[in-house]
Amino acid sequence: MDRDRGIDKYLPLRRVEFHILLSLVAGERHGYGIIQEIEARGETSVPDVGTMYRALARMAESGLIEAAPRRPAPDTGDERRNYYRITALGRRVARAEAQRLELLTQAARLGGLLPKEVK
Amino acid sequence: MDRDRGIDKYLPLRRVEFHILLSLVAGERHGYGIIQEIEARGETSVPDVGTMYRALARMAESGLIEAAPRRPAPDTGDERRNYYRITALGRRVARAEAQRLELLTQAARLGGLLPKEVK
DNA sequence: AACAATACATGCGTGGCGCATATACTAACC
DNA sequence: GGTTAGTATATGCGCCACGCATGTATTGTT
Repeated sequence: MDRDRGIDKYLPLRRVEFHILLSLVAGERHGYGIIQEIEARGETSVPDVGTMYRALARMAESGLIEAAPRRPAPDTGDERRNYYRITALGRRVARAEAQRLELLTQAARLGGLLPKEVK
Repeated sequence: MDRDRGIDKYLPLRRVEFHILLSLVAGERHGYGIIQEIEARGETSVPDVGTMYRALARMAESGLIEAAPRRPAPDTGDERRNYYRITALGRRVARAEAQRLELLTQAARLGGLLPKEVK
């Protein structure tokens, strides 16, 4: 497809990178908050803080995310926080990666690793 | 759960490792054949041969897979091929990883990265 | 006979990641 | 008000997974 030009070089995403994009599609977040969100989601292995902050810097550099002006909600917030938001490019990449994961999941289901859809 | 004891240290799996287990649940395979299967599945980024053979050695060492006696089908086959099969441990780990991926996929769907289930 | 595809192996360099540590602000508790 | 735990970011260190390149040898095709 034409609109997907260039996203291939970002795929497959690092695990922490997909976690980050997945958090940011719901709104602006700061690094520490993303980690807490991953924990809350029930992930077995949560990325290290070092991994997180370096990934944020890396992704801002490459254009998947961008620094947001402080304070997404003016009421609460620690002045130390660095907020990020997802870019249009980041959203396209995240979508492509999500499709990849869905294909993998379907393959796992066909292989009997997951129960057949019973819903 | 009690039966899942010990599998956490294998999670999350490397990408190539999940690909390998996913291929082996369908039957015995050899390294080069697994790569071809991944290509055929339509994966955008296929693991390098170096990554593949090293991963196979590593996983056989750690007990996720095991070397199979040559020739799963006695008729065809290149004498050079090294066949592997998945172990009971490998199957448990693959199942856990598949569940992890499914959760991620669901989260992506909730975030609007994937279309709502319309089937 | 020549060449492409198959099949496995390994040295090399890069980079992602966990671990540890440093710094500093916020909140809670007695 | 002083100690302690939680919040928040940053960075050096070392390991090792991975892609890349190369080597070797067999099988299949033209």
